[in-house]
Amino acid sequence: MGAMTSTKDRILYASAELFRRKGYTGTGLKEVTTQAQAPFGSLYHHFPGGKEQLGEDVIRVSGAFFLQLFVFIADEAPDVVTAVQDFFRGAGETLVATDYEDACPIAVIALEVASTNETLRVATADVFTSWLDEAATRFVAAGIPAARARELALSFLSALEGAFILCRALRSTEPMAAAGAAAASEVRAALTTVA
Amino acid sequence: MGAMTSTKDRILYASAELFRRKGYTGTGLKEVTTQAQAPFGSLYHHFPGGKEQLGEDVIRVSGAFFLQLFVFIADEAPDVVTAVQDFFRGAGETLVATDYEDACPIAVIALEVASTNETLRVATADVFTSWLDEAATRFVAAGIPAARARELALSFLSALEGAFILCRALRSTEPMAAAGAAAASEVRAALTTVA
DNA sequence: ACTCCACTAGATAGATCGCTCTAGCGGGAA
DNA sequence: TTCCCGCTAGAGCGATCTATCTAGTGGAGT
Repeated sequence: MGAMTSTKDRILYASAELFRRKGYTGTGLKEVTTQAQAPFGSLYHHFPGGKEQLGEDVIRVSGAFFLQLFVFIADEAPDVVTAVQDFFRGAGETLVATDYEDACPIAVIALEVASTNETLRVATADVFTSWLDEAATRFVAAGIPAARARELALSFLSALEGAFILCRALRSTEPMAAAGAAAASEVRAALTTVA
Repeated sequence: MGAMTSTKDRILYASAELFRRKGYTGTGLKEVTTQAQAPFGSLYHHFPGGKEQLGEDVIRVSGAFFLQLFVFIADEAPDVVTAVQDFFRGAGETLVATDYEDACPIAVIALEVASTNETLRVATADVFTSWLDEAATRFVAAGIPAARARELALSFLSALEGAFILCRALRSTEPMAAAGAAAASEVRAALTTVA
C-alpha cells in the first residue's frame, strides 16, 4: 500500500486542516473521518474523549509544530531582526500559496472556545505561552533585557495573529507586510537602545 | 411596558453578543430568539435571508458602531498618539469588565467564514476597510504621508486584533498593553520623522 | 365596522450533529 | 490451529441544527 500514515495521524492531520479552515464548531466529525479516509468508529477508538480530545490534541500538536517552525527560521537567520522579518514574510507566502486558508493553526479555535470550553482555552493558552517564551528567549539571547523581551514577544505575536485575520478577510498580504515591518523596526529599536 | 426596543433590534443585539462570544457556527438560531425574548417566527420575518443575512447585518451594524467608538475616542484625545493609547487601554478595560468575552465584534466571524462563506467574508472585509480608512485619515490629518498612514493603520489594527486573541486565550490584558505601547511608539516615531 | 398587513407564535420537517453500539477483520502468541 | 485484541467498519440513537409552514393577533386606514 505504499507510504502509509497511521489512521490516527490521518485523523489528526485532517482535523487540523478542517479546524483551521472552518473552525472547531464548524467542522463535523463525519467530515473529519471522510477527509481522513478513516472509518468513523476509528475516531472514537483513537480519541475516546471525542471531539474535545481531538480538539485538544490538534491544538497541542499543531502548536508544537509551529514552534519548531519558528525555531528553525530563527536558527537559520543571521540575527533576530532578520528572523522576525523572515517569519512574517514566510507567513505571507504561506497565505498566498494556500489561497488564504492556512494561517495560524489555532487562532480560530482560540477565539471560538475562549468563552465556551475551558479545557480547549487552556490548551490554546499553553501553546501561545510556549511561543511567547521561545520568542522572548531569543530576544534575551540577542541582548535585550528580560522584561523588554517579554513585551516584544507579546507585541510580535499580537501583530502576527492580527495580520492573519486581516489578510484572510481582505485577501491580501498587505497587513502582513505592514505588521512585519513594524515588528522588525520595533525589535531593531530595542537592540540599538541596548547596544 | 416601559422602554421597549423593537423585536428586530433585540434579535440583532442578541445575535451580536452570541456571535462575538460563541462564534457564528457555534450559535444556534433558537438560542438567539430565546436570548432576545422573541418568537422564533419573528426571526425569519425580519431576516428572511436566514442566518446568513442575520450574520451580515450583525457584521455591518457592529462594524459601524465600533467605527463610531473609534471616532469618538479620537475626537476626545488631544493628539493621535494619545488616541491610539486610549483605544488600546479602553479595549483592555472592556475585556476585564466583560470577563474577557467582549473583544472585537467581528473577529471570530471573520476567521470562521473567511474560507467558507464569501458573502460574510466580504462583509467583514468592508468593515475592516472602513476602520482602516478612518484610522489612516486621522494619521494623515496629523501630518503623516498617506502611504505611511496606511501602513500605520494596518499595523495598528493588526496589533489590536491579535492582542484580542491573546488576551482572551491567556485571560490577561498584558498583550493589549504591550501591543498598545508598541503601536503608540510607532505612531510617535512616524510623527517625529515628519516634523 | 371592516379590511389589510405587519408581526407574533410555535409546531414541525429534513438534515446533520456528537456519540454509542455491535459486528467483523487480521495478524501475532499460545 | 486457536485464541486474542487492536483496529476497522458503519448502522443507528437522541439531540439539535436551519428553515418552512400555518395560524392567530393587533392596530392603522378607509
